Amino acid sequence: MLTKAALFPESLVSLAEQAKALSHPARLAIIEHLAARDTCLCGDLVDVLPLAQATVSQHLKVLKAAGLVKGEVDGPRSCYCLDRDALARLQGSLQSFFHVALAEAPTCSPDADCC
Amino acid sequence: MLTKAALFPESLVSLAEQAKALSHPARLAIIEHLAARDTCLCGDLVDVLPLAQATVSQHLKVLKAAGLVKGEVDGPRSCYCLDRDALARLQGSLQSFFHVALAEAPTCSPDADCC
DNA sequence: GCACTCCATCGTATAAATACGATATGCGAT
DNA sequence: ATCGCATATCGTATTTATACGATGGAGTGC
Repeated sequence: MLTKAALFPESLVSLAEQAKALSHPARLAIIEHLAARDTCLCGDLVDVLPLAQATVSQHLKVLKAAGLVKGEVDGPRSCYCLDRDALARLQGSLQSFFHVALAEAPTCSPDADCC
Repeated sequence: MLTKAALFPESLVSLAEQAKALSHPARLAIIEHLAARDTCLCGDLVDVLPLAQATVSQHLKVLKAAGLVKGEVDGPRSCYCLDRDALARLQGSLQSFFHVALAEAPTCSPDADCC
């Protein structure tokens, strides 16, 4: 992009990045599936998801880059599991973002002169 | 896209869509700024953000499409304000998503055979 | 060794997101 | 009616995301 995007505060940039990791149903599904097995599941994700193996692998890469998922190369197969700590941190960041956003004024009072 | 994306559960698709609305620093900044004024602010967002007017307008459109922001066309200028109800709902959805994801197993036990 | 499985990566095609200038529109003021 | 301001939208360029087939490498089992 031709952007001056570097001009946003770091906190927002990084929150936006993590939100982006959550912005695809396949990735949400992956997180849910990984969460469902207490033992970390491998690439049978491919069986569960309506996507080609290469595509699933790519989504996993995104999640790994976002730090939400950890992957270990156990022998012939790869093993992924949630980084629950990271997930919890993200939850916290979102939480405080929402907290700020929802803090004040009760939904643009009806008697306001605009909304 | 060439996608079979319609095959994901509706809940995930819609959560992903809303997450996407949060996946850009400019949009997060807009939300924060709207939240800061108790009375709803207009397009001085353009002054605050490092972006052209057209771009800001486009981001506002995205937020409006996601239902997070309401806009009223008050006279010559437009007026935007947060839809705090919608924001709260999104917060709830994310919350329960995280709740599920973080529910079980304590971070891949170290003695597991993979992670 | 060879065949097989599992998976990551490459190459590539297509679509969506992002950004901006230019233009159009709506409204108040003159 | 005309001008000017605040915005939305159009057209367009560029970047990024998404997806898949094909290829390659790492391990296992024969």
